[in-house]
Amino acid sequence: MGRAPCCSKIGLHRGPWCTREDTLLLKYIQAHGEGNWRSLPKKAGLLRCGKSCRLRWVNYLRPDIKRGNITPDEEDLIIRLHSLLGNRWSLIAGRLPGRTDNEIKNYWNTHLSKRLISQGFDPNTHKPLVVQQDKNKRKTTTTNNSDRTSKSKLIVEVSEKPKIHLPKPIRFTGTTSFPLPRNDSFESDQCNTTSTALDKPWSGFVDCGNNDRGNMAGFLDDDDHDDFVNVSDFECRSKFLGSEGDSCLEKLYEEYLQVLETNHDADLVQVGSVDESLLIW
DNA sequence: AATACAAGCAACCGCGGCGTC
DNA sequence: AGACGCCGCGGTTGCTTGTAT
Repeated sequence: MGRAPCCSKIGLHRGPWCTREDTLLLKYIQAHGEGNWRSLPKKAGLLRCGKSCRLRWVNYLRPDIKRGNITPDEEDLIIRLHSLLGNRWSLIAGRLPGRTDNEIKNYWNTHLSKRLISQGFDPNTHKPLVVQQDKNKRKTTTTNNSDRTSKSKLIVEVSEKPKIHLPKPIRFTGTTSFPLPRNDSFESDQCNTTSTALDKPWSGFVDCGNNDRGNMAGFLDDDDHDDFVNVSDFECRSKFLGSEGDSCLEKLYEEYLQVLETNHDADLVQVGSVDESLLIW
């Protein structure tokens, strides 16, 4: 299947967006809605490729984007979701209202993965790192940033694991009710987590305390979901990726939504006011 | 104050999935 | 069935800002 370039790149602007470009894009989308990214730049009077416009909108201009630091509760949720979903940032972002996949990905790479490593956990598997004595079997890894600069001081040892070829991740389509559309905003960052995932990052969704907390991170505590207890990452992912896993996770997510519903009203007031104060236009 | 280094983040790139013809 | 076009995703890059020397 051939893949045409997204657009002719001759004469198109690249790099950082200026205020004027932002305004043009914003006004066009406000008037016509998003979509048709290929033709949008021309119609909006922008010398950008459609991809660039989409990215700018999704990651910066969208009105429902929550600005400001990632809260500890959001961190907690990101870690737990990552333990379950892996690097599927868009799926993770779909569960953090107002946060973009890019933001979460960056935050993970710059903060959370390093923190997990410093606490002795493999950020990929969320399991404790194993220090092996045999140097021949040892593999040193660095963080992404460090790889780029080769100046890392964060060198860790990870256990050599047999390669497991996971089934390809499933991209959810509109026919699946599980994922929230990006624009779905249930306006809740108010989970009152009492123990962070960093305490036991390998535990994924399992060791979340009791449901009485009524927090987001604990929404998988239900006994129905013991499938995820003490299973390897591979098993966990396989369950998720398989048809059985889909329905299971869908069920879990419904419970999650119910939890959010309980805090919905209060959240709307608080988050709404914050968002309003942070709007730049 | 100047320079070097590190960290953070916005943006780009290429790939793959899906819909249409 | 295959070609094509569009869209969205994850990985990566490189610029900007902050901090240390």
